[in-house]
Amino acid sequence: MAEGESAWATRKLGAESSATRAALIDAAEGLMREEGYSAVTSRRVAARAGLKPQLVHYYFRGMDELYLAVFRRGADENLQRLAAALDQPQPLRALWEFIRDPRGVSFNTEFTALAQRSEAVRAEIARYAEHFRRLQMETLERHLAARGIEPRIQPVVASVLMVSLSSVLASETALGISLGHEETEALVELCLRQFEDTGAAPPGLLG
Amino acid sequence: MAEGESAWATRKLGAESSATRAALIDAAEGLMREEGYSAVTSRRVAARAGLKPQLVHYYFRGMDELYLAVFRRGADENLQRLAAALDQPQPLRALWEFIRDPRGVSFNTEFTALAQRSEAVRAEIARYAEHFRRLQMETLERHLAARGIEPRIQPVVASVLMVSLSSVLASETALGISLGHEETEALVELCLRQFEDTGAAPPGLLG
DNA sequence: GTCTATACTTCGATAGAC
DNA sequence: GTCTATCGAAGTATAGAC
Repeated sequence: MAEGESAWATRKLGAESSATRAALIDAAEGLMREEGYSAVTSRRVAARAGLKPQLVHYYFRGMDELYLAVFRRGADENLQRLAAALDQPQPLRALWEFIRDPRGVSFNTEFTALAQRSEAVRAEIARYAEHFRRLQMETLERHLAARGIEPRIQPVVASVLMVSLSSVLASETALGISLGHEETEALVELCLRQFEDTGAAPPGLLG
Repeated sequence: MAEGESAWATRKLGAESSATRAALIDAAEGLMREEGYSAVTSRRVAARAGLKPQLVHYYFRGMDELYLAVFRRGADENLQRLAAALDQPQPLRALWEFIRDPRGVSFNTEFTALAQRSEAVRAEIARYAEHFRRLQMETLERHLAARGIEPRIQPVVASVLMVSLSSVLASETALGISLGHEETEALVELCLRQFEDTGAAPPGLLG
């Protein structure tokens, strides 16, 4: 990634290393978290950063490029934090604690919605998501193989399940919905404990 | 619901039964599905319906009221269709088939994102979501009780699990992500079949 | 390399004509 | 009860000054 942008546009852009540029990304990310992607307009981003609106178009070719910058920075950081978290004695529990973070979930939610408007954002999300899932899957596979455990469900399915649950629990909580959450978290806790002991899972889910 | 709007605003509004009003809701819903909520502006809604932009403000006090109208109509319809689907010999499978529908998922995704901007929308989503979950939960409970089956996991947890999975699978598919989907759907299929036989579930998930 | 002056498009909303 | 004329604010984007 980070392909050069020197070619196609005859228009000049500000330096990638500029502090002003970083301030704009900060402001955009904050607005997106607090009010959703539609609040990320050139005027509001600039106002939050204490800058003039035109600067957004000096540092970014258009709003899409700003969205992408916010996404890449956040996703890269997430990827690093996840890798660190997974590098621990209990990777499945570490994964659960990590993806439970509501900040990460709301980040994903906003960009998923934004993907409906921007093909570039959609493609970038897909790239990162595959990367995330593959990292989780391979970590779990290594963990199981090192202990000679034959898992009852595939690691990639465990990853999909945990991500699904955390994402829905977090976004429902943000909406003020809580019916069934306590019971679901209790079950996850049970599964995690079982996994830590045997690599398997408790009686039954989904029925 | 459907409380009278005759009171607080000194401003007159168009009749709730008007065909023009319905056309505006249709247009808004279509735009929301195809391009996301931020494409639902008074001008674009009107253009899609072949009407003048000002009509939006004649039939709705503001954009929020239009969003709510779209949501209520869609959610009511979903609720009826769900109730019909659940009224079948295999309620869990019927539920899965129902919530797998990508149209319903994208509907939810857009309004969840919109809830970040509109407290009224947020509250309405919460109301309906609790209703949906309660309906699923009670249906499953009745189904199990009628057969004298003691489920290994609570019906409300089954509901949370299925909704979580379907929602993430559908939105990932829309984004172009498929890693792990096939395996996950196979597991769900296995669980459903097991449930249909015994009311229980297969070996293990999440490990 | 950094930022400003400015153009022009689209937004939501109201007052008032039929 | 239904719709139109019109306004001020906010949106993106570019050309050019420092």
